[in-house]
Amino acid sequence: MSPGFKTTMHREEMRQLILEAAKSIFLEKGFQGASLRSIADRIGYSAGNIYLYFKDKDEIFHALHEEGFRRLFGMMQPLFHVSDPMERLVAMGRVYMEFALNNKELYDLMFIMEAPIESGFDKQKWEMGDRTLGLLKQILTECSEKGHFRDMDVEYLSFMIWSGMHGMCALYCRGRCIVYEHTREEELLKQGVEYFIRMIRSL
Amino acid sequence: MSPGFKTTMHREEMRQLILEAAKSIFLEKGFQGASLRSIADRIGYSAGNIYLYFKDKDEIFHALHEEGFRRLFGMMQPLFHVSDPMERLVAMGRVYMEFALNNKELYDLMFIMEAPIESGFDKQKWEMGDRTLGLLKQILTECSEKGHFRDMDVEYLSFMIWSGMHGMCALYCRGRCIVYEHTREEELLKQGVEYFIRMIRSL
DNA sequence: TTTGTAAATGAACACTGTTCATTATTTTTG
DNA sequence: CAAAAATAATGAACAGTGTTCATTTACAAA
Repeated sequence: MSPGFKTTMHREEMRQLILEAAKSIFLEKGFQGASLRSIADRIGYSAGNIYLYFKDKDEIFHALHEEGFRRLFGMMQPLFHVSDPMERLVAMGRVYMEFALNNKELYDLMFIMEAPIESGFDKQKWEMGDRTLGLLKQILTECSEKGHFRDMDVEYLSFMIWSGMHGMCALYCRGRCIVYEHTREEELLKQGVEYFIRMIRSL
Repeated sequence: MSPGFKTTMHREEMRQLILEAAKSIFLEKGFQGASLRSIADRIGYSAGNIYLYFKDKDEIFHALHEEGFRRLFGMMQPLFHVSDPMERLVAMGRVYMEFALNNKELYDLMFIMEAPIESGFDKQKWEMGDRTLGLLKQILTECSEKGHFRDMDVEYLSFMIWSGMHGMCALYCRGRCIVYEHTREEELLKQGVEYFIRMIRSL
């Protein structure tokens, strides 16, 4: 076993260790509130040491970003067993909402947080995100072929539908559902997505 | 003129001065990126001095938050001249989108940024926000009375519609429209809102 | 002009992300 | 096994942050 390989193994383990600690602290304090020193403390290392495994805090962000999209895409697998495209679309919406509810901070990180995404949109890091969006577009194309969404462009339609789902999740993640004082957040989202589905069906 | 009064006048002027500087720097660097020292520098004062006029950075945030909602509600005034409730709803959607496009960072601050909103939802500061949401609900109630949106609860319906608009604005503000590489952001939003309106009309 | 008060300052504190020379620990080699 | 080379980890340092506070400045009233 070459020394290089052994070293690589250790590097990968260490990266994973850091990533797990980082995620758990992001969950508690958010991205900005999670200091590198607190992450390092949790795994019993010094802050400086992290920089041997990640270029900077943003690279940790991106790694979790990727993991989130892998998870989301993974949750979409059961959709391939739904034959009717419209039902598949509806199922996709529910899965999306479920993901956001069960992975609040991860969802936030993927779709809301501003990090160095603007600077240098790295195509490779969005692979899973692209594939998920591609899945939506493909479903919509199939829906079109079955006579739904007449005279609508799949590009714009997919954006509108994604936005509809994202809007609810985003208001939830950033605590703006609070303006509906007398309704529980979960109830709001549950009913919201049902109404949205009903609206799409009527289109 | 009592000394107390003169002082009060000065306080208000100073607060406004700080607020304007803060807003212009928030526009440039975002809320987190805008340091109090840079705000103070711009108006030729020391950082510590700001604390004589605002409790902390969050209070500046909240003041701008309020201003945003005043502006948004102000832009909604022409709606009162639209008699048909469904057309008023459509017009409201367009105004909302226009506000987000023309006041990107302010929109971000109002609906996306996480600041001490969670801690102690101050009812008074949301007055204009509440009134705007109230306006939406009222329009939807009138729509209901005219036979639209049958069997739908105004509470959930308003949330779904707001979310639909917000989703597009939020993806825009946080640079996630970039995944649509071959479509200009403005075109995406413009068409997106048209599709959304069409969907609501079909409901 | 002196006094009292409000306004503004700048140094300090504890924190942040990040860098780097130094030290400790492994691993490879003679 | 011991010496040498390579890697891993550290902790101090830097420039930055929001915030506090004793001190100084400016100005109105007596």
